[in-house]
Amino acid sequence: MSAIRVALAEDQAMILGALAALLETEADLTVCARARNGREALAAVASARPDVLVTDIEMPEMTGLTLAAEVRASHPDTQVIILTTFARPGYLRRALEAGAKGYLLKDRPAAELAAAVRRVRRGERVIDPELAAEAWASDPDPLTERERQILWRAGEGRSGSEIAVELSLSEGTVRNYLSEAISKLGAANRIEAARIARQKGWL
Amino acid sequence: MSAIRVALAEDQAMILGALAALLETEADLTVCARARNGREALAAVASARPDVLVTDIEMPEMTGLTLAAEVRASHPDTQVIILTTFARPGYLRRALEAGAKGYLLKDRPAAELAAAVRRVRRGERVIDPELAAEAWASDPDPLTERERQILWRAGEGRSGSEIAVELSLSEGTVRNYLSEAISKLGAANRIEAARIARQKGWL
DNA sequence: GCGGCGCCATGACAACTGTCATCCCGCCCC
DNA sequence: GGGGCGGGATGACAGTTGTCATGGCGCCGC
Repeated sequence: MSAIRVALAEDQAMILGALAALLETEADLTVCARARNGREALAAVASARPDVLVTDIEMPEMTGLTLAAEVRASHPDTQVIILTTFARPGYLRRALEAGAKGYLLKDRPAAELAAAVRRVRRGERVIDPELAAEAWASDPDPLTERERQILWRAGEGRSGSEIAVELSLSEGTVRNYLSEAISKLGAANRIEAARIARQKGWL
Repeated sequence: MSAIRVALAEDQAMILGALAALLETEADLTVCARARNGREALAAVASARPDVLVTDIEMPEMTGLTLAAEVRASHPDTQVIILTTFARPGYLRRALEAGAKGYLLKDRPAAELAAAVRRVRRGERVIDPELAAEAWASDPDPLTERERQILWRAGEGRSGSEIAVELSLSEGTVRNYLSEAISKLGAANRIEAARIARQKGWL
């Protein structure tokens, strides 16, 4: 029986090395490639042809979500597992749409990573159980595109008038959208609204 | 020659396990305790008496910075290494003030962790070289403790009056502190001020 | 073809926020 | 013992923000 070949993509070098060490402790797994950003990872997948790619989401050059879509398109034999800090239903949905077979949180016990690799290799899907439940129960993104644009800028500290200029709107309109977003999110003000939206993965 | 005993504190279980696997690959190191928050870590240090404690900063219950100070006070034989994502001069300064002997970024190659543990064990200091240079050049934290408390709450989206009640101050006083903080940070409003302070590691 | 929805706008009002001047207290340091 | 500094406060003023009512435009679906 030959070992399962795993590629790893993670932007923090020390975490990358540590995850590799973790996987190498399993006799039936071997880390055949490592990458520190999405572009590197795509190249690594092309040359090393791993059975499974384990990737972070937030990376320079190319996010793990885009990477997952690219890998599915050009190397369908490589299964993708997203490994991330973020328990955001929005991310999970986008990951599944991008063809990822696994979505695991860095919060979970270390043993689950190897287990997930084996299961995905067998063709199963592995979704973090808590997150899967939450994603089903959780409300979909209530924000319109405009509201998102404006709320994001407000969350960065820009004032109503600055946002108005930036988006070629009137100040009043900006206030209207913010007011709408605040009430949709049940927040008390723009700052809290931005915080909530960020946390839910809607920004 | 007996192995160097290391305790690990990190809130993300998978990273905790991975770092442990990484350290265990070194023949002269052994992980004698693991903790997922500051309080657990303090208890673990008390019972396991490690030579070195490697800890994250942002953890529930007690931050790594507070933890470092507590360990120095109650277990001076245990050396502390801060291992974090954040290249913030403010964090570094506070870490050193808290008695940490090492400050390492998760960005660095995995091999540096074991090297740092050995050096700290020998009584040396290990500071991330890039960060050390930057810290020297960078401006010191201009915020007073009150300003920090208030700005932090404002950054969470709380209103002036809520903050006033929470800290038993008058609304006007809260506004005064915020105004001071905003001008010290060269921001246009409380939101931007909070963003800047966070980014610099002053919050 | 009408209703609903996203998008954009105006105007008005109340509430919140940012600034400034000016004050009191206590502490530490020279 | 006077000055500086952090903490705390008041009052006044202008500017920003949040809410509401109301209207117009275009697109989609029934």
